[in-house]
Amino acid sequence: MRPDEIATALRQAFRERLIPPGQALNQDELARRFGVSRIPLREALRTLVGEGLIIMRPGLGAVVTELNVDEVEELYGLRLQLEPPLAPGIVERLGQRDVDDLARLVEGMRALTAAQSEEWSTLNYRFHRRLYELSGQRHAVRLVTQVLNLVEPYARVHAHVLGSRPRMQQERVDMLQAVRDHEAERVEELIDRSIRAARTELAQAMAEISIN
Amino acid sequence: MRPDEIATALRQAFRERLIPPGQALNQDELARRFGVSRIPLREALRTLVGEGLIIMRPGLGAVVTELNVDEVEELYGLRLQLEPPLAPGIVERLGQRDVDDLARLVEGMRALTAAQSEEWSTLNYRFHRRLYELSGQRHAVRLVTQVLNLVEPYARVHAHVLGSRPRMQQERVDMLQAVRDHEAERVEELIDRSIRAARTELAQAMAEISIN
DNA sequence: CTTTTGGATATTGGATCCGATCACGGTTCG
DNA sequence: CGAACCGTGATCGGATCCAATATCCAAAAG
Repeated sequence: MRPDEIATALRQAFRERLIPPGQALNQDELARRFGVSRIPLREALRTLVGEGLIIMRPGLGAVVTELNVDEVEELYGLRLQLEPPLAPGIVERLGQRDVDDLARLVEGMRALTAAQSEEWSTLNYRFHRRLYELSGQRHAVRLVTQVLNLVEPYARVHAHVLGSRPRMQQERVDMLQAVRDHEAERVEELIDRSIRAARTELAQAMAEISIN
Repeated sequence: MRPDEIATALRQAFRERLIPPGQALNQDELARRFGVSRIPLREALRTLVGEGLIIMRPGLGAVVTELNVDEVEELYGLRLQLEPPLAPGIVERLGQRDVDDLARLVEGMRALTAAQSEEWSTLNYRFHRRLYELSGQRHAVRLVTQVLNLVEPYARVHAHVLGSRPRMQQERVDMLQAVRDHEAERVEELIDRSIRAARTELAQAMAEISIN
């Protein structure tokens, strides 16, 4: 496995909370798990440092970035600034193939049972990534992806514990329809509303947890 | 030198065009220059990959990220989305010490001769960094810094060849005054205007060059 | 009983070495 | 004459080895 692939695998593990925020990363253990020496592993870790997903303190090793309520709110603020403006580019450069891919993802999400929360979140993440990449705005997508990767472990518990999945599912259906109709304004509006809803719910949930 | 320090030095070299966009990076040469082996150097490079400053193609080594006109415009669009909203946080958390630091930077810029274009750009960059860090929004600042580092080599030639330095200098003076007065709205407006002005000038300059 | 100090162990960071791959140049064949 | 084909050097990627440092536990001092 090459450093890029290792970084990809680690990003996924972080998003899925298989390696939760705050977790210290043992280089030997991870290297063994990926079947490589520590050199390519450390290079992968350095990439994740650049993306803000972990912090490495000299001599102390790496720790998965932990977020408090304020930081999650900050990141959702960034999502609000970055994601809605992608809408025009998306509907402009859209092809039938792309619509089909997105439709497949939404259908896959709909078909899942209530218990399959993790799978739903994974598809939901991929839906966003796929959608935004259609905008053709490399750098914006890079930044958005960094933000999404950072908040995903927290958004997951949100989608899991709270009963907000039906609403989010409906949001995705509506987004898909608006994209299909090339209605940029509406897509922009739906993305904005979706982020706002998630932000307030997640902030409330985190505040309640920190009280307990 | 540790990987973080090497990455810092390389970022600076990229910004100052000492290592220009498109330049291929020889690991042996750079490792020698920093007085280390290739291991910590490669880790530094991987961090820069995470920040989008270089791209590494397997077996082919690293190349400093090159931008075309569209990408520069995209990045200035991101600046417009990310930087003005930092204003409220800045004026809110501002201390006298911070105002003094910023004032020193602006004064240092004013005192430079017309020929000292590189020095002016360096101070201008540090002014922005310092200003934005006052906002206390870690993640927003991280993203903004990534964008600033990417466009800086292009913004430099812009500030150098075009006669826009007097206007930019005045913009910094005005910003400083607005910050001193804790006028968040005005700071936001000034940041926005400054970015817009730079964007149009730079886009024009790049378009003309590509014609020739 | 708490705190501190010493040492054993685990873990990180870096240098050297080796294999693999790519670029380049000369040669040969169609 | 041009194009494809090797061979050689340069460069990258990774594994192993070694030094430095942090962590943890036990023992001793207050």
